[in-house]
Amino acid sequence: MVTAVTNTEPRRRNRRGEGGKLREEIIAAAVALLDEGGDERAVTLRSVARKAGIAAPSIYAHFADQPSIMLAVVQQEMDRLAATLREADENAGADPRQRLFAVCNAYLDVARAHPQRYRIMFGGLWTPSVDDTSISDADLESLGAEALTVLADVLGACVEAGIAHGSDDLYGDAVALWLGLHGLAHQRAVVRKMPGPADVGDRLIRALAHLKS
Amino acid sequence: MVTAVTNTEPRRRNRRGEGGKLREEIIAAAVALLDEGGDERAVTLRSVARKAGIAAPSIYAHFADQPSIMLAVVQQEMDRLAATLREADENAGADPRQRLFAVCNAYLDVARAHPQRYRIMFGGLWTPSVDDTSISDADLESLGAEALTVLADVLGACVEAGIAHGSDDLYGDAVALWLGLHGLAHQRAVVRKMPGPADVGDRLIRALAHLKS
DNA sequence: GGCCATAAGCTAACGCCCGTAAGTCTAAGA
DNA sequence: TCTTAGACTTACGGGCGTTAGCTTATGGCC
Repeated sequence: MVTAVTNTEPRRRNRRGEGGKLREEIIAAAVALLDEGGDERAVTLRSVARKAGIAAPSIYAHFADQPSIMLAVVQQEMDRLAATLREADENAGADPRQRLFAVCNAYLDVARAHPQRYRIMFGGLWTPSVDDTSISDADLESLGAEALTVLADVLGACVEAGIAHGSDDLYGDAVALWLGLHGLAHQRAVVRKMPGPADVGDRLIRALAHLKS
Repeated sequence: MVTAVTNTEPRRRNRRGEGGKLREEIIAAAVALLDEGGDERAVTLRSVARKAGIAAPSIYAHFADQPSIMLAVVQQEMDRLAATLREADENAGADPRQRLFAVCNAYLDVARAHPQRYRIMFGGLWTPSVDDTSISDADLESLGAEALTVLADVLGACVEAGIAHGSDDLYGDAVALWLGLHGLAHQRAVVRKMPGPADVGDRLIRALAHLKS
């Protein structure tokens, strides 16, 4: 893979007061490196700088260190994920069952569309380095919460509509459903060829949502 | 963390014909590095050599490169996993329900006991490097098969005993069950604090095995 | 229109660790 | 005693994160 940046024009410096734009460009560069198929080790401080067309030390004006870049990427992608799920929910109409499948399949689609991004969102190698940096535990714990809420909502709707067996703990059921989706999404993101039937996603959803059908 | 090896005696050279023993020592050193809590990036060719008390180039007599060491670790741990699951099954008595929970909980326990090992077994960063090395695709695809068989067996026993709703595709159901367990195990291996209730494992098992209870 | 303070970003360099190649030593055992 | 398996030493080149200090374009102001 050729990493060569064919920037004839090296890069236009941002205007005064717009220096913050570089922050977004850095994040975009990191995401681009992930999407190019390399794993997260390809996202070094220097490689990000090269991709963004800037000098490596220029990153320090916007990020304390490399793990901080990763955190920013993860936060952005988590927001995108939650937004995608909400959108899928809203476009699915009123039928709870269709809403459930729409949201769950949207989750799986997000993971499939950008495996490397998904990988670092849930269990990237940057998390251990948190000890050494200024990333707080609170930053991490709040990360998946929003997406989980969407899942809990549609699950609740299914129970309320009587198409799923409810339990005493809806949130716990939502977590279980999410873990199932995550297991599938992660394995797909990591492995060339998945074992098992093609409809394993639907099986997981039906079983973990306790659908009565 | 002090990585210092307090080897006063540097290391006794293996006897003639026993040079292969070093291979196992290298694997053990790699596993030890993982268990020390660092992530897999701590397992470099040089760090493994230090841990094993040998010079770095001495590894080349036994492994083509660093990913090959990782593959050997993964293969060993996969074998251990399958053996553990089989043992749990055999010690669980005849009741299919108890066998199911014994095997599934054994799986989760293995992951919890050695999170970093689990992490590289399913989705470690060494897999992409496979392109560059002599590791074949067949090596990778056969990896989890044995453990999955145990799972399919106990699931089949549950269906046969009438305590679980069977489907047309037992293998597919086993994969789905495994994916659920994997989602939980992986997330636990990766994150400091899991969301959700403590019995989320049991919920997953009951739902994905389609237990009638 | 020209000045100049400063935001925005650069160059150079340090030290570290890595993978790996080339050649060398040394003790086991026939 | 001598062969050779089982290691070791040395060294090269490269990427990394990070620090220190420098350059340059921008845009308000006279």
